[in-house]
Amino acid sequence: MKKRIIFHIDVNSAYLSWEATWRLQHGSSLDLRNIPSVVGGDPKSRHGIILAKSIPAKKYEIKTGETLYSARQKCPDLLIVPPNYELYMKCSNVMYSILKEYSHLVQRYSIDECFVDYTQSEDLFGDPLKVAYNISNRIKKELGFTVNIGIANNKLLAKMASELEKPDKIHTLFPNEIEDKMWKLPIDELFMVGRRTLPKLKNIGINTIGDLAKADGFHMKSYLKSHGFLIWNYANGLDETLVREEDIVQKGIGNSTTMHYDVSDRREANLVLLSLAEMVCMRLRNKNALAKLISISIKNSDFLHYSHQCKIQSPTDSTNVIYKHVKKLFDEVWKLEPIRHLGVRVGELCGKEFYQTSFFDEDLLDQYRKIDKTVDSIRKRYGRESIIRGAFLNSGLKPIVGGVGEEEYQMMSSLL
DNA sequence: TCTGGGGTCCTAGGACCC
DNA sequence: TCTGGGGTCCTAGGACCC
Repeated sequence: MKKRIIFHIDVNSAYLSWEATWRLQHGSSLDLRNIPSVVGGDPKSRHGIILAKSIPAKKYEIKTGETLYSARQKCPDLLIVPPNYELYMKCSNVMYSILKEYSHLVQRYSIDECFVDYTQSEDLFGDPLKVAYNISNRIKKELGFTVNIGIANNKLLAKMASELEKPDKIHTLFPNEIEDKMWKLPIDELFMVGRRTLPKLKNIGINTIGDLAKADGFHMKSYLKSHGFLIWNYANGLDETLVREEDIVQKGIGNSTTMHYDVSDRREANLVLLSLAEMVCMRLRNKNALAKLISISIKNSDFLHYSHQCKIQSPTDSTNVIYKHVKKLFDEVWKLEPIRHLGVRVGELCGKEFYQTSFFDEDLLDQYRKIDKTVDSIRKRYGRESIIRGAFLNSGLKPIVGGVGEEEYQMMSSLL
């Protein structure tokens, strides 16, 4: 069988590069990429973390996910710009459309990462390395930002290759290069080795990817269960997963929010849950799907996190029905403490062909369906907040919270 | 005025059934 | 008076990714 050729394309400091590019194209003379700068949220509304950093900012040991407060301690002159997700979605889309010219098999792994299966395209476009340079140059010239491209025989190695040296680089990671290029890397640079697994591996003397590769696979499996076996395979460059196109079924839809202040009042918490449920249900209906599982999550002011879920008899997409369950779930677990963060999620999605009537209240459900449909179409035409629930008037709360932009494409559909 | 949001997958323990 | 074990479903929580 023919060896597969897989590309992994990764935008360098994505949010920051896109922000920099946009600003340059709109008359700014300052390139954010050349100074210590970050894209970050607003601490006033308690969203103050780093979402992306420039390479000069990285030199101050500023890390993605850390607080702006701590970043400013490290670098007082740090330039902070707010995120603009709509712009990022657009940038992601144009890059995707360029990649689609080179293969029909392109998988969007996240907003700034794609896998391309180049195997069938080789006869048409030729040498993978040359084509990768061609893609990289086109993105730079036509779109204004740089990418890293990894080339290998499977997705895992392509992804590892694209992480090797940044920015604006192309690397291969073929089987004969694994030892040289990958095994000497520290173990936490391996995909799927995170902060909890790192100490467990260090405990048994595994410090590099090579150490793990040479360890015993069965031992790893008994030590860390299926995850141990997975990362042992990864360390050895083994991965058979396929580059998948867009039609992957999504498993769940959720939205959550950190409130500007801690909420201790049940009525207020209910309103926030309603605004989240509104968004989740709109997305659900937009997908033409029904949900069987409903869950809520709470993070209190001590950052303690807990959740509660229930399964319902007949799958639904009704905002009213889902919100009723959400309220009940909340009352069942809330410990009357101040709440920092609330989330609503639905899962066990199915298509409408599986819809079963529930005997009770069929008339009421039908009414709900008509209302949802009308509200959705008004919002689609006149904007999200053109029609809102009366309860939000003068509440000081946003009537709809969350969302993932216009196009809902699948991301992170599985491990790889 | 320090700590986001959106996902997927796995596991442990309890309930329940035969 | 002894106290099985396999299977499935459900739930909560945790690990990982970007």
